[in-house]
Amino acid sequence: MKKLEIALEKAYLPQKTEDKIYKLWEKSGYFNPDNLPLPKTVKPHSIAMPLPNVTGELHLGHSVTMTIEDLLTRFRRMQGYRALWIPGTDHAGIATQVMVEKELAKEGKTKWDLGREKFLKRVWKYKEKSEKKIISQIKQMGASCDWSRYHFTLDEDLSEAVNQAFVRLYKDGLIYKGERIINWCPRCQTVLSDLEVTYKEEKSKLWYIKYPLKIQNSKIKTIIVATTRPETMLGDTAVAVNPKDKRYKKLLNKKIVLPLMKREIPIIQDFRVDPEFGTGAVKVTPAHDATDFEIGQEHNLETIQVIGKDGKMTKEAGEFSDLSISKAREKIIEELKKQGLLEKTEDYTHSVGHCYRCGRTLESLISKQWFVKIKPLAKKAIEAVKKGKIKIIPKRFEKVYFNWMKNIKDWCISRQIWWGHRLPVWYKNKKLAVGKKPKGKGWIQETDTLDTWFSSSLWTFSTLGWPKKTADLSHFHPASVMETGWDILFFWVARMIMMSLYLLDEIPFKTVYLHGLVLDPKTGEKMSKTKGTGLDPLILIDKYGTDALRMSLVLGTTAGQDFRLYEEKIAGYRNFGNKLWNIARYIFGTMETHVDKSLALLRKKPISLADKWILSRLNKLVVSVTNDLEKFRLGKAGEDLYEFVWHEFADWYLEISKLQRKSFAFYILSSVLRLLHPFMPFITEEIWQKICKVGAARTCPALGVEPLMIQPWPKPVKKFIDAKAEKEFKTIQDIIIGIRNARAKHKIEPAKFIETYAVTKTKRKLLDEQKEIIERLARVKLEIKSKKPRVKKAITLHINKIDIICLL
RNA sequence: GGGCGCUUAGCUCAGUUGGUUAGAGCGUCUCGUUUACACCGAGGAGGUCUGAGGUUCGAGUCCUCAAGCGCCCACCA
Repeated sequence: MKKLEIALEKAYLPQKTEDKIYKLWEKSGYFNPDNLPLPKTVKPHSIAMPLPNVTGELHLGHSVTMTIEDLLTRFRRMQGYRALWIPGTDHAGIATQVMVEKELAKEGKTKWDLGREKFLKRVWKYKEKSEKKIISQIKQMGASCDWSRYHFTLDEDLSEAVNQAFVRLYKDGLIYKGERIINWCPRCQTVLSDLEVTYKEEKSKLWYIKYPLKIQNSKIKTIIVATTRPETMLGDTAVAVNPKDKRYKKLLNKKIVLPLMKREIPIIQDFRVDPEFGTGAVKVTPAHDATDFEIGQEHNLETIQVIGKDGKMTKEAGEFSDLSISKAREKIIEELKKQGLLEKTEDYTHSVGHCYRCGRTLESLISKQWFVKIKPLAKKAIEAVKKGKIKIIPKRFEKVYFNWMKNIKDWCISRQIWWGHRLPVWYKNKKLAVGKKPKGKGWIQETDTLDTWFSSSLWTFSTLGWPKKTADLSHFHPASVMETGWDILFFWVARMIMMSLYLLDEIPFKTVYLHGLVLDPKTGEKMSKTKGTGLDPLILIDKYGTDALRMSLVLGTTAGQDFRLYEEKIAGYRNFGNKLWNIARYIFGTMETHVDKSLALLRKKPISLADKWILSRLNKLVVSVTNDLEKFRLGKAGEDLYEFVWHEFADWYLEISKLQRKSFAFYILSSVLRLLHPFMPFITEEIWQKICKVGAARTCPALGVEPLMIQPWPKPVKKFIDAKAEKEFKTIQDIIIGIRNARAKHKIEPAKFIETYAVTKTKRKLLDEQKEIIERLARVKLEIKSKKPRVKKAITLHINKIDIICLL
């Protein structure tokens, strides 16, 4: 018997393997579908990578994304599709700018010290460094994406796409500049869209303030309003009550003298006022509250801005100007108390908006900004999902999607930051031009940049060359799958759908797969760098290997469902990798050499029951894994593979194979390697490469010597699916376990157990079958006696587990 | 205020369209160093599937109600 001469380390060492393997893949060129050995007519399968921020370190959220998308890409590639996965990074406007500003702060500088141009140079430098890092980290995850198609959102071609999109929207009247109440971050010095506001519950107070009437009578001297923001009272221009509220009927059209400011303001009626809340009378501050702004518009109220963009009180605040908001609040309360105008104070919890990038409390103020009129875009986007052109997995998120789309409000797309796509808008005196810089002198470009998510929303087609009509665009658009965490369904997915439908009149992708978020194992909270929760994928990779991490992120999880990730789980899959490694090690060390011989055995008779069983199990597995992957039941597919490899292939079949002259172990292994490859690309490829090296694979023309990553996905052989053999084998497993227990616990000899086995079981259906097996077992006993001594030793030690089956 | 999710073994979680005796990993207990693997092998214990009602021949799965926990959305003065 010729043995395979492949020496493997006793344990699989991912640290020594992964980097080498990734380089091998890159060298092969197969990440680029154009290099795949496929006819041009083959169906494409494409997927767009959710853009990691160019500033970011790889975190577990990225790991999940990379794992799932790589899994899908590798699966489709092996199935013979032109699989394209486009990588990219996002300039992440505010986030990046914040990072660089922090760096500057350490040097005691601000961006204003540098000025726009120098600051941007500095950000680009920062970007280059971070970009390299994040790319290498993505590679560490094993991502088989096409780096030749890599894009950065500020690349020239993508910027061109952004401009084109802007111009089209503007010309169609869907982009406008308007004055609105917006969310302002005093730290980042920019406006934020509604989506970029994170609300947090905060304990605060509800202050009841007396507003004196101008003309007081003996009964009524004041009207009391309740507020959480007493400092905004300086900008009040009315007090409003609900029209149905009878309590205030008499006071209508009366004037109030606003305390501290001594300004006369009216009492008005508005349906937006909730008579149940507070006193039923509301102070109206059109400059600092969205509802108040609306009320102000309808009642032609004056708008007085008392809080500035710097987060301090403005000149309008009179004696309180230049104070910080909290200081002003303190002073105002004090003053009101002095004047006897503070009725009472109650504890109150309400949610306060914070900047999603820097965490600072936001201010509502009036500002002129650019908006996208979104309703018309949303209408089409709703239809696309409703008609099933786009499918969202899990389905329940479709409801969330519809709900958001129906209530969508205009999208504020301008930002007062420097890092980003500058709006293609030009000013000269009072003239305005949109698009390219007009000829002639004196045109100045808008200083605002676009919301980072504006460029992301074009991603699926801008990376394929749009607005040019490229081959890639016609080939790969729409993408097959969009995969991302559910947390950016609105930020990104919804907007891509709207933009693609509007600009291309085509859906951007057919399926949206939303994965759950990884939670901190201890607290069960969302991972947060600032809180120090969650695990660091880079450390985990170093410790357990990428394959183990990938498995832990897919197995035992479901679409859309958040999960805690424990280190022990990853260790478990590290062990599984090692198991697979040792399966290969064992096979290489003991089996007859060539795959083709193993395959040839399939035609020879007789093959043992164990052989029939494992072949049946394998072929069923091929069917179910393929089906599960196609239906996005990724966890299920992985779990079945794990179960098969460890508890059927290794625990039973390989044990049995030790006593069989011929075995299909090699054949099973080569199938398993391919099935597992999308889940554990590194270790499977490494084992495959070892096989190739000794030429074992070369002897099989069907397999060739190409890397495992483009080996054909296994196809089920229906004639090997053998329900009878499986049933029979299961019965024997059952008997063997019974024999063991009988010996260990009740000291019953195997022969005696076999005799009584059928009686102890109550299921009648199995009886005939069992009888037959038992008869055969009796014969087996004789054969065992005549075995070679070497085998006998094994038999004794394994308490008859193996031999019975292989001889049947 | 509207919506969603979760509750299954000690822990973390699977459980497609309702269908044999509800699964896995880790942990735990017993035994074991044998031609791969102690990152191992063999075996065991452990669940009235949150509660109550309903539909059904049959419910972890479908319906109604309730409880606890978590999340999302909203112009919560």
